[in-house]
Amino acid sequence: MTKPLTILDIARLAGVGKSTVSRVLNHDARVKDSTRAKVQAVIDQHGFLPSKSARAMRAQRSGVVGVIVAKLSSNSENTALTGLLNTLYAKGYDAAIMESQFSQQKAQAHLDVLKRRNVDGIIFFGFSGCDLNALAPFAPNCVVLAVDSEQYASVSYDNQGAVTQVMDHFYRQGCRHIAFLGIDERDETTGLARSDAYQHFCQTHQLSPQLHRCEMSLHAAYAATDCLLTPQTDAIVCASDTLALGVAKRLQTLNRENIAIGGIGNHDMLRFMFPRAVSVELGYHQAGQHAAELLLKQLDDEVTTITHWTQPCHLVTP
Amino acid sequence: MTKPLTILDIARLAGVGKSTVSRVLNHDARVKDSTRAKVQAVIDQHGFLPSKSARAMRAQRSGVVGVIVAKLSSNSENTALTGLLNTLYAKGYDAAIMESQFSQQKAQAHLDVLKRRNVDGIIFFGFSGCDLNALAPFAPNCVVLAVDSEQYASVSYDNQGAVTQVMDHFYRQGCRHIAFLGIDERDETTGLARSDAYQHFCQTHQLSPQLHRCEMSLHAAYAATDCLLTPQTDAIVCASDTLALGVAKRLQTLNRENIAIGGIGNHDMLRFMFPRAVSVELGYHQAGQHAAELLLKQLDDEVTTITHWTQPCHLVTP
DNA sequence: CTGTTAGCGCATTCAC
DNA sequence: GTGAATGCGCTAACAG
Repeated sequence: MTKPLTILDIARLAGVGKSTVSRVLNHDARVKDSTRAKVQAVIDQHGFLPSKSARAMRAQRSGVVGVIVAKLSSNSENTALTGLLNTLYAKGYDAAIMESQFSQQKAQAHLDVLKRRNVDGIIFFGFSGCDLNALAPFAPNCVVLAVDSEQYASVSYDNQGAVTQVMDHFYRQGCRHIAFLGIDERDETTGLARSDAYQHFCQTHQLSPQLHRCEMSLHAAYAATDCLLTPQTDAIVCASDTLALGVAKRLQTLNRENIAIGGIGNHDMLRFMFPRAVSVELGYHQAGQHAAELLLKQLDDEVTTITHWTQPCHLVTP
Repeated sequence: MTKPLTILDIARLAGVGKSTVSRVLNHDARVKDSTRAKVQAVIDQHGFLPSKSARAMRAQRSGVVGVIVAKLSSNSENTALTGLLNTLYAKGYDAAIMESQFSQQKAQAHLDVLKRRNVDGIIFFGFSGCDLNALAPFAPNCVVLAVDSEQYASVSYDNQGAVTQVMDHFYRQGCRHIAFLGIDERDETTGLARSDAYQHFCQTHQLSPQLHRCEMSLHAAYAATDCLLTPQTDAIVCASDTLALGVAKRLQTLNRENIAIGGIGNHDMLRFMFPRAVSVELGYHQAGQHAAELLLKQLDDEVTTITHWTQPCHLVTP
């Protein structure tokens, strides 16, 4: 490990002053071309890299954005994260990723840490019952994902469109007894918004709703299936692919595989295990990218207008 | 955004010198208790947070470790990552996480970026055909995960033990026609090591091996199942749970659910979809933690001994 | 035990 | 156009 060169070393090597090197580094226009070339040559030759820490200290910015996801193991979240990271890194930012594990307390703890780290901004993946007010110290440099918010820029999924598309698909196929499995309505998006869309569809299409809620887990969905079934049931729409997997498994066990299944999230596993199931692609990857772009725009342009973006979705059929 | 306080502000507020505040911050023993209390009170009262950038600059360390995973969507990797991050953050380090997507080229590009970012160390998740020499510029501050290496500290999984445990389980249950589905043997761990263990078990137990290889995907495993089956087959062991899911699905379709299934990785989905399947818990989470601890130890103690750790595994039965 | 001093590497004045 | 000087917030060496 040879000691890294500093801007001063380069200056001496090039026979100029520190500030000239600094100007070259920062693409300052007022440097004579010949001087610039000379300095740049020395820089390239030694593979000199300006210290990020020193820059950060000088600029009072860390060049790091905090990202709080609920669970890395969640398909939706790690897909969005992938899109998000690419964008961030491309722009020279680092990301500090932490898991809230659906706990407001942990989220708060992480926000405290991130505050201490002096992150330049926050991208927060919302979850049931999260308190967005905790983001206040970072305002307006934060973007929330997967939930709506008036106070912060947000990127959300088209919950209503997703449910409507699946319902419409089944309806066109002739289903008239479409049940719905959702989650707790205190969850405003996956819970409330999606079940509302279901009920609204039923209302406008003269269907009698058959709705049940359970925990967001394979086993819960499996168990809940029985509460949903009637002899006439011809389709079941689920608020997520995880639920759909649980339900489909139960239907398989019950030998009621004639019942159509619809999910939301376009999870590989659902397609593979139950190829006849349909699902909605919510655009996780793009949503992640968009969230990052939004944040960076806020950081750079000092834009203070709060933007809200709803990611378009589309149905995926076998 | 009120301007953050500095150590000097605190010093003035507490009526002491800067260095005393610094000492309190760094838990330096030689500060009178009463003084410490006074300073601490001011710190707490104002919620003062020392600037990480300044510290990093002073210490000539960025406080960031680079983490290169293959795919965030991989269950094994994001589980290990969770363990890893907790450890890292607990010790005050940040992580810069990037995806190689199983491409040496992308990995190299990321390593270059990380080098430029002046990261203090690297944790690298190995994949088939990765070239660990690319890590040389970071030596000895790197740890590789999931692959063996002589040159770097490593944390690897007990590939042989995992296969042996599943084989042994089935053997004790009376199975004598145990087939194995693996992947390309150019993959030294999941591919070669696991199939070798299978063959070795067959040899020592007088079983005739029935081995096939395919891509690491649900569909490939599904299709490959037919190449594996004979009328006598009574169990199929797979090099991973993903493969096991594919195989189990195929067996279900073929109505040969009397054949036992064994996987490696202890994936939730396998347990749920095919409760009768057995799997081996490889200890992803702990391995991640361990890798982080190893790296931090190298960074702190300047230990130069190269450590190799094999994560213990255990069978999980219904 | 505690205050003073001197940089860490860089970007930004301000002179020339 | 360019160099010298200044200070970002913090820690370590040196005095008391």
